[in-house]
This record gives sequence, C-alpha cells and structure tokens, in this order.
Amino acid sequence: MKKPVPRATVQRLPLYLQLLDERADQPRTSSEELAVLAGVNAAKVRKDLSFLGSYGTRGVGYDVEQLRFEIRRALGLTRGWRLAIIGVGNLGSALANYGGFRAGGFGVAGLFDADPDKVGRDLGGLTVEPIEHLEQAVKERGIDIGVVAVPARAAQEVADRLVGCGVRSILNFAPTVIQVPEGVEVRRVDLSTELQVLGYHLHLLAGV
Amino acid sequence: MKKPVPRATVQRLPLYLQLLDERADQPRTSSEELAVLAGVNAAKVRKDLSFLGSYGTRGVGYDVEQLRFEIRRALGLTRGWRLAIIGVGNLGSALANYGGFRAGGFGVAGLFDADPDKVGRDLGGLTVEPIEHLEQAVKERGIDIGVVAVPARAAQEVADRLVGCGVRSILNFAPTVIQVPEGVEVRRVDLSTELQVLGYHLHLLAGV
DNA sequence: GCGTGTGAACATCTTCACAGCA
DNA sequence: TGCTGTGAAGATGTTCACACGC
Repeated sequence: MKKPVPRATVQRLPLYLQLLDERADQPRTSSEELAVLAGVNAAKVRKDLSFLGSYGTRGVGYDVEQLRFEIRRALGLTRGWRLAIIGVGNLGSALANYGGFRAGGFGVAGLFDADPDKVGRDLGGLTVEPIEHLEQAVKERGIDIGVVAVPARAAQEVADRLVGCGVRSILNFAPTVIQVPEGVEVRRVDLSTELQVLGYHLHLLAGV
Repeated sequence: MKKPVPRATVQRLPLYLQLLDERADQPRTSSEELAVLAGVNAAKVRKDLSFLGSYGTRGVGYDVEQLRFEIRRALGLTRGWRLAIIGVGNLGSALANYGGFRAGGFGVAGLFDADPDKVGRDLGGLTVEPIEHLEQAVKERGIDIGVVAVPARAAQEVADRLVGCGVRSILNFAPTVIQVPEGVEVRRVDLSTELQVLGYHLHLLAGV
C-alpha cells in the first residue's frame, strides 16, 4: 500500500521540509511561496506534495504543521536512524558536532577511527572508539547508516566492513567510488564534483 | 561553437574523471570498464563521452590520458578557479585542508571568519582573515567561487556579500536555502538531505 | 475568486540495438 | 571481431492549463 514516491521528488522533500521548519511559526503556506523559497516551479511543488496525499486545501493552501508531519512521515523520519561515523579527521569531527542530525531523526551512535591517537577523544558527546569495535557496535547498537569520512585509500575497506556486518546504507565523503553489492545504497558527497560542476558553468560564462 | 553538454552528463563527468585519474597508469579503458566502476550503464558512458567529441577508437576503447584531458577541457579545468572559504569551523577547516581541490584546478585563495578568535590562525597554508576583508580580497585576488561554511543564520548575509562583490558561483554547506539573483549559481551540499534520502530507502525496505 | 490537484503536452534522460569503423 | 557512436524507443521528470472544491 506504500506509494512509490518518485526519486526526483524524494530528493526535494528534505528541502521543502527545511523551508517549512524555518517557517513553523506561520500557520499556512502555498505552493507558490514554497516554490519561490526553493527556487523551483509551483506546479512541481504541488505535484511533489500530491504524492504524499491530498493535504492542501483548494483556495487556501497547506497547513504548515500538517505538511511538516506528512513529509516526515513519507520520508520515514518518524522513527530515528542510527549513524556510525568512521574517521574523525576534520570532516568527521564536523559531522560529529553537526547538530542538524538530531532534528531530522538521526542520532550518532558511534565514532570510530583507526588512528590510536584519536581513539578516546570526546566529540559531540561521544568517545572515539577503535575501528576494531565497529562490527560489534553495529550489531549491538542497531546502526543503520555508515558515514564514511576516512581518506580515499581506506574507504573501500571501511565500506566492506560496514556491508559485512549488515549495514545497507552508506554516506560516502571519501573522494573515491566504493563498490558495494546490490541492495546496498551509497550516496556520495564529493567536494571536487560539486566544484567541477560550478566550474563548468563559470567556464561556459567565460567562453561566451 | 561550444557544445551544450547536458546537465546530467556534466554531473557525471567529474566521476569519470576521478576514476580515470585513479587509473592513470593503464593506457586504455572501455565504456564497459568505466560503467562497472561508476555503477552505471555502458551505453550511458558512451553517450556521455560522445558529447565531448569522438575520442574513442572502435574495437579498441578510449585512451585514458586523452580522455582525462578532454574531460578536463570540457569542464573548464584547464584554467584554475579561485576559492574563498567563509567560515572556518570544523567544516571550513576540513575544506581548507582538503587536498583534492588542487588536483581539480581549484585553489583556495582566502579564508575568512567573523570570529576574532579564529582570525590569524593558520590553516592549510593560509591565514584566516576577518570577514571585513572579504570584498577587497575577492576583487584583488580574482576569486571566482565562494564556499559558504558558516552557521545557517549567517549564510544569507555571506551570500549577499559574495554576490555584491561579483561572485557568481557559490557552494553552500550551510543547512539553509540562500536566495540569490538570477545569474548566480548555487550548489547546496546538505548533510541532512543526504541522510534523509538514505533514510527513505531504509524506510521503504523496512516497510516491505 | 483562489489555490490545489492532475491529465496531457513537452522536455530531458536512459537504455536498447545495431551500423560503422578500426 | 570488438567496441564505439548514435538514431530510435522507452522511461522519467517538468511544465502547462484547467477542472475542482473550499
């Protein structure tokens, strides 16, 4: 009975949710308002929201509170997911200290690093553990998502270990591509890629 | 005379380039090999690469060296772009120390922070400057891209200042949406969004 | 009247299947 | 023969335009 929300819509729902969270004080909003804020077309907003059901009121708009709830529900944010962050260099530390997780229903349930000098440090209320503890921690704490923030050369091994102990969702910040078996979802966040796409547009502007 | 490389292709070219860079020691590759590594369809790889021109050899494959050059050229990486990083908290520091920029033709040309305690620190070979220096630095150093790594509440102001002094490309790490005039390109990198998309898939799996 | 919800038109992207050339 | 390059088909995503119901 689950509705098949299109990929493209799933990618935008977090954006709408963020905008709505920032405007939780106002009672109502409209597809037009959300569209302007999100920088997209109003019809797209309506179509996206219609995949969740009919929660708007014709001639009036959407109830902000209800829409927040429905988006959270559609995204599965009503239950919390547990993260393990592997690698606590600058980036891993930034992630560990990032407060935005909690609001979205995500909780950091473990910090791991292969460097003995880093093990034992306190970060964002947790203590960094040796990477050897990873498997046991994933099982005991029911970790759902692995956040890979290690150097590129170590990323594949970390991913293998995560997959090996049952993790099916990986967020990869290492500037490399990791291979995983089918059924495991990886999202790559790569700074170089983002910059290169920006660079392409500058290049186009410069070339015209 | 510039070819209009489709958006979707531009997004994948950095990925191919990264894979090729990792395999710079081998002389040749094929669409099939790249496809497996990138986790996409081989026909897609061929079509993507065909937008750059016909640099493959039928029956043989692609010359790795040449392909790297052509992708770099298509993306405009033959000239370097200069970055300013605004905000040197954990994330900004991670970015400042990130070595992957240089390889892609990007150079960090300035670090800025509003916090007097952070001004003067050395990071990745640069000294953190007060945010008040931003406009002058952008002009004098020819900064092309602004990297926004400040808290959400400060992001819009920073973006306004960047736009105000002529920056037309912004990479936004702040968990908020910034409004910019037409002609300015913003790319958002948002950890919550990534996690929420992963969470949706877990949710689907769990619900079935 | 007004803003949602949605079929239909349009645009873009992906995949197939095979012609073309080394 | 083998792999590229590419029309054509198919899938997905976007936008339009208007019926619908408050």
